[in-house]
Amino acid sequence: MNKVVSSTREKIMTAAIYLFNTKGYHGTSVRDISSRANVNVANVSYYFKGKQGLLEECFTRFFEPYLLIIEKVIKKIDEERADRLLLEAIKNILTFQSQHHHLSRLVLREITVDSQVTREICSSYLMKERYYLKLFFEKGIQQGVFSPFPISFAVVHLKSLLSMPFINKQYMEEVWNLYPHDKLFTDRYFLSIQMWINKVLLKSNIVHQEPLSAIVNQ
Amino acid sequence: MNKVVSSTREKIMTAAIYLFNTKGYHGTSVRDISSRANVNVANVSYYFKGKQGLLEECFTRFFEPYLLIIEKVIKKIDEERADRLLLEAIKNILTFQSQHHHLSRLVLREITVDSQVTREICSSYLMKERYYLKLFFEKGIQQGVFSPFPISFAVVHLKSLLSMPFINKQYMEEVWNLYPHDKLFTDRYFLSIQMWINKVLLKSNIVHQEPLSAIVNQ
Amino acid sequence: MNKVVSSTREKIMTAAIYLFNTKGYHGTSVRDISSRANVNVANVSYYFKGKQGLLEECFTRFFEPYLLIIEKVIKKIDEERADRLLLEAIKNILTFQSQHHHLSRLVLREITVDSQVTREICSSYLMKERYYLKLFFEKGIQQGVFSPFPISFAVVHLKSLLSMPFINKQYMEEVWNLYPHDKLFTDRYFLSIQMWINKVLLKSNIVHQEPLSAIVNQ
Amino acid sequence: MNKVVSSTREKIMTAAIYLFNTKGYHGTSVRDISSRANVNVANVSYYFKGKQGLLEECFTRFFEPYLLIIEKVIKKIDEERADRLLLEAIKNILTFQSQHHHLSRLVLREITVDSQVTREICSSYLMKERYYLKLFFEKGIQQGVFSPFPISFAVVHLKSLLSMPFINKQYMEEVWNLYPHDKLFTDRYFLSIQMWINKVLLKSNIVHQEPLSAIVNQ
DNA sequence: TATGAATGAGGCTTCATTCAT
DNA sequence: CATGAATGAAGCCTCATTCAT
Repeated sequence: MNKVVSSTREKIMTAAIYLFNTKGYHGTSVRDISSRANVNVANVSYYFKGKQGLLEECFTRFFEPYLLIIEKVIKKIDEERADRLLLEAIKNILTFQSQHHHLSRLVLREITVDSQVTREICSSYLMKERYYLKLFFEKGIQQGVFSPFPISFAVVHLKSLLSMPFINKQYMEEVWNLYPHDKLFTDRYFLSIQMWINKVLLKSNIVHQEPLSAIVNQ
Repeated sequence: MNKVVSSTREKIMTAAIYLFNTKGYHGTSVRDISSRANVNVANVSYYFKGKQGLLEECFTRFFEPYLLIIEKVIKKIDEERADRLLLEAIKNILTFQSQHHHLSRLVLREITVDSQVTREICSSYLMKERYYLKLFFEKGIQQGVFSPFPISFAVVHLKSLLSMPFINKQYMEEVWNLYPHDKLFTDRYFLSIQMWINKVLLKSNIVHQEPLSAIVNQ
Repeated sequence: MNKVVSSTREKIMTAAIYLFNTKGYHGTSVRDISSRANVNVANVSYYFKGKQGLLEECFTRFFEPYLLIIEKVIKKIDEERADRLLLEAIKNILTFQSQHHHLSRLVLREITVDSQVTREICSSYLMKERYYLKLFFEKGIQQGVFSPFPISFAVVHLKSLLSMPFINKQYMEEVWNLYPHDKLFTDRYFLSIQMWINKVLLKSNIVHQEPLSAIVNQ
Repeated sequence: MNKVVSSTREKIMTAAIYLFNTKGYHGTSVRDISSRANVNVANVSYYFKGKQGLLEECFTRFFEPYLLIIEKVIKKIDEERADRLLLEAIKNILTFQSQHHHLSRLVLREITVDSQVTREICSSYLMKERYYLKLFFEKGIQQGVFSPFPISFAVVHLKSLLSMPFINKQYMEEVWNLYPHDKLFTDRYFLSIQMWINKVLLKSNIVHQEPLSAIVNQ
């Protein structure tokens, strides 16, 4: 087992993800991280070449699997109906973000600031995402599954829904008692998104898969 | 005129809003602010009792007018149809946020971190907002205008849509060439939200006010 | 008097010159300096924009007066005999270096390392010096005062003599009991240089001004 | 062959000499050295008992052969004319320093700082050197070869000439396009020193061995 | 009301070294 | 012999704030 070998590195990463998520990147000090990880401060620079390296790895750890989910679905675009694939991707993204809600919150928040790091690392990921999603909706429209909604607005709308509960986790919990890290929540939230897809995105002649009532019984 | 009197204070505030919006609260130093405002550093403490005071005023400057918009609409809830009032509120919020996009971005981002300040100041605003919105949707359901969608999910969905373009301004501009600070954008974006309301929130026997085509001509 | 105003800055500079001279630039820490100057550490960055700023000011404080001495002499080159002017310059340089022996030692040592700072700041000074000295010896040869010694070697030889006792102050004191900061030493050392000039540089038909015996009585 | 056995040790030494020469002792880190030597960091402590051990070995590697050159000449003092022996020593020192210009520059610079290490290690070497050189000049004066120049000043002058081009290698190259590591330079530089000896040190009735013209053809 | 000097705390990073492997 | 992990100390610098003016 290399568990022991990599443990320090991983302990730092875990602490960093938690603290960046909680207090923000700039609001977290390297000492905070190292002391939470029960590890010497110098190890942060040793393993990650500095605090910024930690953030960069956070981005990677989020976007790499995130894009993989989308890519997996894109590959099947010529074989299956776009709306079904879209729902599959959404389900997987919600599950991923729910299981890595600390990571998700921190990344979704940090990509929001105008820093060189953010721009350099994230822009390539986001451009890739844009490419995939655009392709995806175009295929769906070609297939006659989606109504000709402007793609940019559809994507923006979709991304709003996917990120909001996670970036605003504190709000969700304290104001609405909804727990984004809980499977119960994501299941119901999935249905809520599905309804938006059915009612707004899908052409009216496409069968609506799930009845409204499914998420009503709060 | 108190223009001269208050000018230093206002110059600081403007600089702070811009920099918090751009680099985040913790990523901005008091010296950044004072030098951007062409003002002595000590004035920040003098006028705002420290850096934190600046952030607190930012929250106030955002939430005070924001809640006013909602309150104004709430007062008319017994006289007018809920969906029309909702659209009115959305329109006004979008306009407000568009006109104060720096302030909006910074507030929407900072309420995302778990700090004592944020919690103490914002939670009361957000609880108020929750109260109003809940009341609002309940009335709408009573009126038979809204279908019995779970209110929490409706609010979350609505808030996603209202905040996403502003908190992710950089993404909107660089990836989709959409400019949230531009009236052209908010007008089209308003229609996009309206469609969601019509198709998802409204009972099906309620007349859809705007045809899909309105926002299609991208 | 602005003595009080500038005292902190000057106290730092004095401490820095002493310590750089003693332990070398890299061997001296900012805390060493600030504590020797009885001043808060942060003031170093406040007044000099960092440790490197201190070194840069050291270079300036050395080279500015040093070149002034040479320039003053150069201006008289068309009116007076080159050898007399050369002796005047040497006398003044020795006096200056003797009175600022800490500064001189540190500068003469630090220009010896290959750092970007050193190169950028000093090279312009040294090129100026080269220009003046070359001009100077050319004129002297034209005047028929200097024999046609290769100028580069003459300059190198001269600079050796001018800098050696100061950069090797410790050696001078401990090995030879010669005290470069003492006027008695520089006076005798001046005669020693003069002899080299008379015997080696001057054409043999030029009268030797000082007899050998002058520096013999050690 | 012990080539493999000692290769790590030697690789470290070579890297250290180069880096100390370039960036100074304190300006060089152990990691700089180990990475330039393509060797693990811990080996530095293993082979040299720490960074300081490296410097100490540098001093040894310089002074040991340096003093040997002088000793070799001293042994012949009763058999041959002092001026000829002096020239022999100078020639050999220049050659040695030219062939080990990295080592020479670093040592000549580091003996310039007031550190305990420097003092302890170098002072004995320098005292030995003083002893030899003093003896040497005394014999020369006895022999009636040298004029009664004060010995301390003669030694200082000589040492200036011997060290200056090497400690100021960068200056020599960039300002005067003279290359102290090149045999062409040392040959000409030797003549330049010889002229100083002939004209200044030697009694006038001693024959001047080399005419001025020898180094004129730059 | 406005300023520049000054400060102590804390920021991140690098250092030389040690140690188990 | 050689290695990579790990460490505590120290490096330099920036921070938000205060204070006398």
